[in-house]
Amino acid sequence: MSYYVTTPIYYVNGEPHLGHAYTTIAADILARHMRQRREDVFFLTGTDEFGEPVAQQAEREGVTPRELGDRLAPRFQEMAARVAATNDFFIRTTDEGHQKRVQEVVQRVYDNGHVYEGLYEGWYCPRCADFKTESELGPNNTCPIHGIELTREREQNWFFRLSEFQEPLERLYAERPDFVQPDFRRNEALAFIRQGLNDVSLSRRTLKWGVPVPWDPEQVIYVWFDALLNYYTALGYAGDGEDLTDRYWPANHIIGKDILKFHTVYWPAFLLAAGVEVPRTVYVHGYLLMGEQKMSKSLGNVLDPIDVIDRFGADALRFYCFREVSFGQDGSVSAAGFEQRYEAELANDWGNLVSRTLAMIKRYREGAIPDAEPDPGLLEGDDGFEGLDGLVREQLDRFQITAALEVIWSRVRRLNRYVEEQRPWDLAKDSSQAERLDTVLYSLAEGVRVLALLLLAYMPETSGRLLDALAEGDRELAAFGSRGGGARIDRIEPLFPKVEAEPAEAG
RNA sequence: GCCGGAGUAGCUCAGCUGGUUAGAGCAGCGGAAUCAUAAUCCGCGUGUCGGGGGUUCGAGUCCCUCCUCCGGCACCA
Repeated sequence: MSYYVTTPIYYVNGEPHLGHAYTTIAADILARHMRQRREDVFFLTGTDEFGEPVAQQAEREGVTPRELGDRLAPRFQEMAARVAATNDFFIRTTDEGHQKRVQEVVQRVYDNGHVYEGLYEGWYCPRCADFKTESELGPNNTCPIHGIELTREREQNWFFRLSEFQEPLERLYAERPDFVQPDFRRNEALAFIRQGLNDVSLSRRTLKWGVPVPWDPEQVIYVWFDALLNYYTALGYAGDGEDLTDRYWPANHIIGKDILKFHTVYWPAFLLAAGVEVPRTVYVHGYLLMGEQKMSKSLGNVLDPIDVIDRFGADALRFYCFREVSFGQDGSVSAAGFEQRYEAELANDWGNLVSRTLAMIKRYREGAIPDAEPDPGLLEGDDGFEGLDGLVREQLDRFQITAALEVIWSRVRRLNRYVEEQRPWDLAKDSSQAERLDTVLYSLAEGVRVLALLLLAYMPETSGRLLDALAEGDRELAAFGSRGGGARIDRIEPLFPKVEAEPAEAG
């Protein structure tokens, strides 16, 4: 099976921030997990570089739009690398290959009869050289940026017959209940479709910064249509000469709620018009909020991803984002919340469980995992290890990144409880209990191994280091008890060392 | 206004198609233990499950109504 996962492409009118990192990490967790399941994975991210806002931002900075993109696209690539994302390709919509294929697809939509020439009428600002939407208008139809009075203008544009797709889209949603997830987002999309769809303009005449309309090079394709197509175009040229489309299409799109309409209405309609298979799933996530209060260092509610990574590592950030906020919902994050979870869960629950497990194996068994049977007691109960990897798979099949992590974490707690219940230090004092101690130590090592494999998608660096220390060369998900004893344990530095609080800012 | 969602312990939230004394994590209080990054484990909650009404042998769980909050409602990347 192939598994194609995408992030939205990020718009290059500003620097990358936590929101971008969040979506990228989500997609990366899914990609890494599916690779562990031996799926044929392709993970795409990139930048969206055309359109009015980029042109405007470039003008403000006195550079060309191309130069702006050339400066910011690498910033997004760096960010992906910093959060340990394993994207297989990074698309820029200014890529030749992208533009060429966009034109091909748009031409096909045109040839299929879904495009016509029409009048776009709206409020136009001559300074912006752009139309303003009703919601953007200032008082008395003024430009929100320049404050000057707008004029009613008409522009001859190419239109996409979105209205023709209301019924096909409703059918799509009926036949594929999981096309858009979570459910409440699906309902929103469906409600939007049911209230009736108007045609949308497909091109812009006043703007030069875009992909030329193939049959009318005086106009450029409206940025949303070129941007959405990235998911499809990338497969055409990302593969070193090999066209990957048949291998990976259709995709699983991870998006933020702000771009729901484009991905759940325009995008599938446009693909239907082009005769291309629609996506497998569009998963809509929520926002990470920084609290109501104004961001302030002294309030401790700022969460700068780069700062967090510098101090605690990418793994900790990846963990925190999906532990603190249920993926799909909005939720608050903060530096204080981060530090609390880092210490309580990463350092104490998990890091220390690893420490105590390895230390006891070293102390009581000279660093060799005993060859023993897995303790059946650990299989039982709501937080038992029976069928654990299956539970995690099920959750991640449904994009439930937070729920899957909770499933894993309950087993981390379970192992800590197991240590207290079994009291290996007492068993070690009684030579008649040697066999029992073997069982306990083996079961602990095995539990830790299985958890590390499940956590590898979330926290690749520390989990990989731990698996190395356990002499586990395989990276596939494994069932509890599937590996025998005998392996020699390596020394390992604490996975999540305590980090002293950042010194208070002077003043 | 219309549509959708939410309102459960101090905080963040689980509670699927109605059924034993409503749960978890965190915070708080008390205790145990010492393998471990002084890390862990155990015990402790009289919660009007937003208000009111209804259906039912029985309702956070279904219906009605009211209140509060949030989201969506067309071309904003």
